[in-house]
Amino acid sequence: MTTTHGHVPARRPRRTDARLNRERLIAKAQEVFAEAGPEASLNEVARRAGVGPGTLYRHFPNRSALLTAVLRDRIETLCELAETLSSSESADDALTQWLRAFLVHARVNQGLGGALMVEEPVTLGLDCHRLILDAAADLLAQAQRRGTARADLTADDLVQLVVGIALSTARSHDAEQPDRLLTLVLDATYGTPLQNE
Amino acid sequence: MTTTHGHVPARRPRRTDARLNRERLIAKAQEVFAEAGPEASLNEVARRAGVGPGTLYRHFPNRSALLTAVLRDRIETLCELAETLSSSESADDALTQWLRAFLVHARVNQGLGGALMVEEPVTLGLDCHRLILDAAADLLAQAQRRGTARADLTADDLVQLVVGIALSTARSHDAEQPDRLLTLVLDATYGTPLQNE
DNA sequence: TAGTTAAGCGGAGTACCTCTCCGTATACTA
DNA sequence: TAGTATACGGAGAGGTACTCCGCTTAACTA
Repeated sequence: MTTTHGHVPARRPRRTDARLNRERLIAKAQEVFAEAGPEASLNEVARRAGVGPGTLYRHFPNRSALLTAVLRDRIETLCELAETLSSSESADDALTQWLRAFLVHARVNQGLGGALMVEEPVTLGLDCHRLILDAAADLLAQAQRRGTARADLTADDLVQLVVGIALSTARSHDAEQPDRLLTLVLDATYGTPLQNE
Repeated sequence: MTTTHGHVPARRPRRTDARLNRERLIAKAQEVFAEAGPEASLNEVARRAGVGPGTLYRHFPNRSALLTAVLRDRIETLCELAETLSSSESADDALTQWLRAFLVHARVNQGLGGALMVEEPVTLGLDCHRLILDAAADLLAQAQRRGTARADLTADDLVQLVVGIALSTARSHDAEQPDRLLTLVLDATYGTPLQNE
């Protein structure tokens, strides 16, 4: 088959102009999403990156793919944070800290992260959704074994609740509200039915 | 000054065809929103109602107005429910029951109600948003005075949290999840650190 | 009942969107 | 340097929101 030496495909490396365009697209997408929210015009992204719409859609077949790319770094950071925290002293604190970080992430760019968590499972369900859920599950399990988190409580529910906070406060004027709401959720996470203390 | 007798405007009553069209539009809008969610095409609504887009937009100047009209009955019912409940035995139960009813409302038609609560304050902020908030404030205040609801806790926060549940679970496959999440929030609303029981 | 009038209607029109297709240009390889 | 796979750009199809304005018609009036 053409230029392949072994029987492993070993495709040509990506052309540098393609790589550059891809990077520019992601950078401009971040800008545009920050200004106009997750429903922003993809044409506008292409325009600002100085490429045609066709180029944008070849690199990112749909909106979700672009959103994912924009958030990729942040998601990886979040997963690393989960790993770091998972070996910390207090399992409860680890979960708490991570959920706070996740809320910040989900609220970035007018709820872009939150929007992605809701849309993606429908569109192209996996990847970041799975990564986030696994990280949460790990920390929650620890907080249930070694900490004081309620046993009835799934990672999915917890994440969904935080995503909800991100979405409903995406356009809120009260900058403190997201944190207050998360604190409330955390109060429910620990405590209620356990009467030790 | 044409046909006015007194100096109060006293405009002609609305033409019956206009009234009928309005009703048909609302009915069809409910249908369409149920099928396609709150982002559904308004052109489609007009088409199904058998009117031109111009007619739709004269009756409802923007999407929000149409959403509000569709949910109007439900909102009024919700406010009446709040009034009824507010004179019930247990203030805690009253709040709980009302929040459950509100969650159902907010989830109707793929999160239409929830979407409205987030969009509306930006677009045309008042009316149903205000009504809901007042109802919630009343019940919460009672639950704080006569019941066991935490004193630090505003109606706005509580409502926002429930709206968040509605939004994030709008496309969830798990039909029980919304209720589970609300239960969690209620656990935080009453009691956490109270060790009676 | 016929005439007058303004309320209301419809749909063409503008400007935007998403996403596809394909002829052209170009970076890499040999 | 030549050949080629890769990537580009933008026209175009089909959708959306929303506006404008000439025509229709319900409702009042005499």
